[in-house]
Order: sequence, then structure tokens, then C-alpha cells
Amino acid sequence: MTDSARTPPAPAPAIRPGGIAARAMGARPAAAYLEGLNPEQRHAVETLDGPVLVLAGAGTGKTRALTTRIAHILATGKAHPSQILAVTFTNKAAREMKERIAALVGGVAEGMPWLGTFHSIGTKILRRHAELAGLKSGFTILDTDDQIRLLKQVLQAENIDEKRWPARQLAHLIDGWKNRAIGPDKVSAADAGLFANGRGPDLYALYQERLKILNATDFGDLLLEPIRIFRENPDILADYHRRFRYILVDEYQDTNVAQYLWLRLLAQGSHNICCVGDDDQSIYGWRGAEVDNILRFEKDFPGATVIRLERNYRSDGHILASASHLIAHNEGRLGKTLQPQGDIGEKVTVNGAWDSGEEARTIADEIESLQNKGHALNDIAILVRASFQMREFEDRFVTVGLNYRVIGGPRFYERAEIRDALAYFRCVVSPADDLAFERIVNTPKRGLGDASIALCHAIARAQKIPLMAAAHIAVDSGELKPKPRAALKDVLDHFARWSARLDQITHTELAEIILDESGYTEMWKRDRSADAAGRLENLKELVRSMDGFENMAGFLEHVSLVMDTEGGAGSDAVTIMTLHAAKGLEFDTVFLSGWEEGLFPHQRSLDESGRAGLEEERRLAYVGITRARKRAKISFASNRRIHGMWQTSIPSRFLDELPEEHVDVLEAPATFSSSYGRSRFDGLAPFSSSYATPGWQRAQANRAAPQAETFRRGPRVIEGELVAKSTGTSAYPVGTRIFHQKFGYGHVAMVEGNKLTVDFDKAGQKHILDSFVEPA
DNA sequence: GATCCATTTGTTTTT
DNA sequence: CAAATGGATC
Repeated sequence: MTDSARTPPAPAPAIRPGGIAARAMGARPAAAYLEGLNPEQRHAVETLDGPVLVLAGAGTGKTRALTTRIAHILATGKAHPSQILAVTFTNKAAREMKERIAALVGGVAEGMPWLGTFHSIGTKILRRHAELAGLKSGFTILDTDDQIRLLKQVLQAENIDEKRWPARQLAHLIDGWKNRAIGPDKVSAADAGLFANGRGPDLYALYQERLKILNATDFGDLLLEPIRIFRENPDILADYHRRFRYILVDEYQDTNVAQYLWLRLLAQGSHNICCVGDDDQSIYGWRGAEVDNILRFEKDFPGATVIRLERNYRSDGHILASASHLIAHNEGRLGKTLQPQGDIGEKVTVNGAWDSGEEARTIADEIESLQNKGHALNDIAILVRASFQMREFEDRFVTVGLNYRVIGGPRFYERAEIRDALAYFRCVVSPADDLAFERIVNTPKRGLGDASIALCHAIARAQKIPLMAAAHIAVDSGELKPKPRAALKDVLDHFARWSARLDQITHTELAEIILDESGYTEMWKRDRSADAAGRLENLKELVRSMDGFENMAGFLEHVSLVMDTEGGAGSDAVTIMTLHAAKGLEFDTVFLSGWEEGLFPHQRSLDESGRAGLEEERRLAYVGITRARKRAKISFASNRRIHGMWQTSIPSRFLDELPEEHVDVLEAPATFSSSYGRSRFDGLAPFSSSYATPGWQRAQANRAAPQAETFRRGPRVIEGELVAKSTGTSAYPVGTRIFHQKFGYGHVAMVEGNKLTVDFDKAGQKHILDSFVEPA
């Protein structure tokens, strides 16, 4: 959240909350932190009593208002740090908020125990009252992966064909229900019918039962269980009412029903709830966010003060005007008009390309020329709708030798080796963690297959004990063959030894011993595949990252709630990421690629959510444009390979929704000048192969000096792909009479690989892929 | 019980 | 086109 990056934070006064200075200031706050706020921001900061909705457009200083408000509450002595509940969605946002409050107030922020994500605060509450939810306080938190594996077991036990009814799909449904705070008994008939002939709710209930047996929760429960506890125990709720004098919510437009209910329950106490958000930036509807929450705020919280932040300090005039004009096409918005504060700046540009390769090349060229003019690569970003688009840019940047970084993709804690290692740790800390145990009993391979595991499961179920305990019995009983029996005994002995040392040595040492003695490290050392070295490195990194924690249990809790790792800014590099990932960030120059019907707006959005889907896509476009401070450069490609098939598409309807007077169209949509049709091999023509290009050589040089820009994967080696593909011969030699769906009849004028230049009788000369024509 | 091949299925992503 | 999954085979 760098919304107000350009209005420097006021110097931090060191005021001890509740101290004499603070109380004295409460009478007449002329605090320095209020300086530099515009009137609306100041209003948002100083309206402390009653419900407040701050509608903060992109780049209007939202985070600043929020953090200053907290500083103000503290400085005026209205509440202690521990009496403020401040919730965010991501750990990153929570971290930033903490830092900024600390900067404003001077170090008091560590004393804010209730500043965190919905889930971390939910966990905290649930741990205190776990027994009321049928759990023990040390419950484990399952991630999506565990959740699906658990559901698979449920489906198996119920004899449901997993082929026809995949566990993943059920997980989605249950997630959706939990997002809407719907318990197994409240699922609507329509929803129930969606899975296994109406068995959905039934399976949902069984899943919940299994969770309790495992002493585990999924992410949804972290909010739902507290809601249940609050509803069933008014005394507990009253306790929290007394505790939380002020409630603050960031990104309110992203809340789902469960989060809304949770907040509403807590806000019934003081009524001092302040929600900050922007309905125009609601882009997470597909994972349960209800824009309606923010649209309905005044009804939900009667007497609410609504404050609009509309002065945009980020983007230049043309950019802002374009974004505003575009988003105005949405219905059902609260309506804000962003007012530019700076220069009119450069017009937004729209550029059409023949295919995605050319798009990437054009953008890479533009970036190089910006770089030559002295622009830092760190100030440049490429935003795409779908992650498959990133590849084309990566390929191009490698050949050209441009430094880039990719944000997104599989995260650190989602990597197999990390999850395996964590499963070992989980087993040591909580021997009843069946899912973890099952994950690693046979990793590395120990000769324990389905048969042995099935036996353990049978014992566990019969005696209602955890898997590991059942495994002990299995070893003692004579039911296993000698080999698996010895192997299983060996593992169990290891675990017994590790558990015993839990309190004797530091958790970091223990972690190393576990990975070593289990043979897990050895397994990757023996692995000859290319990424084995990286995996070992990741394991080291994991152990290193445990250092900052009290103990193993503390570390594991952190991991289950914090799925992100600090990806250092590193060296100067262009950022490539999805539009979703870009929310909250800003760059001088933003390239918005792939504005084609079907990709953006995405076809699936339109198919599945219709009008609402289209509006969400439009908001995504709005988010994209408003990331730019100085330059927004939109592009589209007529041809793109999707699932290996070339597809032709028309420019996005969003392009037509931009205001002409603020946009420069560099390439007229729909007609493509022949200079662009010469395909992706243009730039390489003078060289015998791509290896000979200066860019390739530069890329080689760059690779030699290792750079830690491997957020997701290293720059991809393309191994002459560009030349290889050009040799395909077309089935349509020059002069062939052909027919095209859209352009009608014509004859082939030129052939390049699978690309044809065709003189159409009516439509003139066009560049077409041979797969789109047929012999006339 | 492990390995290999065929089939499937491909937005966006946090906790 | 490619990754990931699951079934069939050794």
C-alpha cells in the first residue's frame, strides 16, 4: 500500500498513549501527524465516533488515512493499542500498516496485538476458546492441499466415485459455503444438488466431523467458529465488545459474508467501526468477496458517516481521465470522481500487434528505450490478465538480456519439498497430525505402500486413535510383512527420538537433525534432476527462516497463516505480474498487455458470471490503469497461442470505453499494417540463429553473474525456439485460392511458416494463420 | 510397490 | 503446448 507515497509521512512524535502528554493533547490535538492531510483525509482521521465508511479511490492516500487514524486514536488517548482491532486481508498489508503506525507514533505499534489479517486474528480468538468449538487449543490449520486430501478420504469412505466427483470440486463448494457462512445444515437445495446427487451437505458435515477428530480447522473455520462462539456465548462476545473500542478494516470491498458477519458482531459493542475501501477495486468476487458489503454499508451500520477521498496523488491527468471514463461504464457503484492533482502528463497509448510475440518484442523495445533515457527498470511493470502471458515476456527478456522479476506463481511454502519438511515437523510437534504423517511416512521411499497405510488406517478408525498411534500397533501386531514392518518401526523410532529432543535442543537444530536422519535431504542429494539443487537450497532457507521463532510450534503457526515470503526488491528489474497481484502497487510506467476479447475481459468470467463478471473485469482494467504514475501503455495482439493452438481475437471492448481525447492510438484496431505482419522473426533476420543475436549474448553474460531474481523461476532458456518454429511449411503455396470465415475469398500472396499473407477479393491484404483458411 | 505412459485440463489467488 | 494426474504395467 503505497497510496500516499508522494506525500511524505509527517515526523513521528513520541507520545505515550494514555500518558499525560497524550491526554493533554486529547483536549486540543494540533498534532504534527495531522499536518499535510487534505480536508477529507483529516475528516476520516478525526471522525472517531460511530460507523465510518471511507471510500478511497485509487491513489488517494487510503493507507495514510487509516494509519493516521490509528495514530490519532492512540495519541488522543481514546484507546490503548490493545483496544484497537485492525484487520487486513494480507500479511503484507498488516506488516506495512504496523510499520507506518510505528513511524507515526514512535514504536508503539508492537503493542497492537489485534492488528493482523482476518485469519490470524480469527485464529487468536479461536485458540482462546477452542474447547467451545470442539477443538483443543493446539489445533492445526489445514491449507488447501491438506483439505483436498482429507476430502479424498471422506469421498473414499463414502464410496463416491472420485472420477466423477473430484475432491477438488467439493473443496471449492465447501469453501464457497464457508465464505457465505453457510453450515452443512443450511446449504440450499440448489447448492446441494451440485455435488454427487445431493450428497454435498452430507459430505460437508462428514468433513467437519473429520476436522474435529483431527483437531484441525481449515481457513474458513478460523472465522466461522468464532462467529458461532460469539453467537452462542453472549458473555464472551460482551468481553470482546469491552475490549475493542475501535475497529478498523482495510480493503472492505474484498470482505466476504463470513467476514462481514464477524465484523458486525464485534462492532455491536462500540459501533466505532471504520471501513476503508473502494468498490471500484473489488476484483476478488470469484473467491467470495461481496461488493455488496461496501455498497450496503450505510444500511448495515445506520448513522454511518461516508467520506470520499477523491484527490488522486498518484497518476497524471490523462491516465486518471482514462481510468475514470472506463469505470463509469459500470453500474451499481457508489460513484467517485478522481481528481488529478498533478500534471496532465502523457496520453495513454493503445498499440495493436499481430501476435503475442510481436507484442512482447515491442514492449521490450520500448523498455530498452526508456532505460536508455535513464528510467529505472524498477519503475516499470508489465501487467497481464493471465499468467501464461508472462512466458512470452520472459522469453523475450532473456534473448534481449533485460533484467526482470516475476511476481506470483507457486509460493515458497507451497513447494513440495517445503511441505514435506513441514509435515515432518508437524508430526514431531503434534503426533496426531494424520495428514502430515500420511504425507511423509513413505517420503523418501521406504517401501511402505498402499497396503501398509491401509492397515494403519483401519486400526486408527477401529480404535479411534491417530494414525501414528495406529502405526505403532501395526508394528506390534504380526499383520505386516517383515520388510514394511521394519521400515515402519524405523520411522516411528525416529519420531519418538525427535519428539523426545523437542525440549532439549533448539528447534533449528532439531529441524536439521530431522531432515538429515529421515533421509529426506539425502533423497534430494541423490536426485539427478535439474531442480534438485534448488530444492536443497530451499530446505536450507526454510531452516534458516526458523531462527526468528520461539519454538517449532510457533514457527508452524506462522507458516500456516503466512504463505508469503519476503521477496526482496533486489536489483533493478522490470516487474512482470498479473493485474490481481498489482493491486495496491504503483509504477511510473505500466504496460497493460493482452487487451483482447476473451482474454480480457476473460471469456470464463463472462460465461460464469455474466454482467457481474464483466463489471469485475472492468474493475480489473481500472485497477491496472490506475497503477501508472506517468505512463500507461495498453496493447493487444490479434493472434495468440492458447493451449498450443493459435487463436485470433478482436481487441477488447474496454478499448472502446476509453476516452478518445486522452488516448493515442498507435496502431488502428482491426486493420494491421503490413509492417507488423512480417511476424516474429523480423528482428532476428540478420542473424543466422538466435544464438548470434547481441541480446542472446548479453543474456549469457547476465546468467554468468548469478542474480537472485528467481521469485518463481529463473529466466527460461529458449534454445533456439525462434528458429525452430519457422521451418514449418504451409499447405497453401503462393497463389492458392483460399477461403476465410471472416474475410471471404482471396489468394495467397506470401508464405512464412504457417503464416500467410493473403490478398482478399473484398477485404484487401491480410495476414492470416493457415489454420484459419481452407482451400476455396 | 515403483515406474512409466496416457489422459486430462487447463483465469485471477489469500489465508 | 505443457503440467499434472491417474491408471496400467513391470
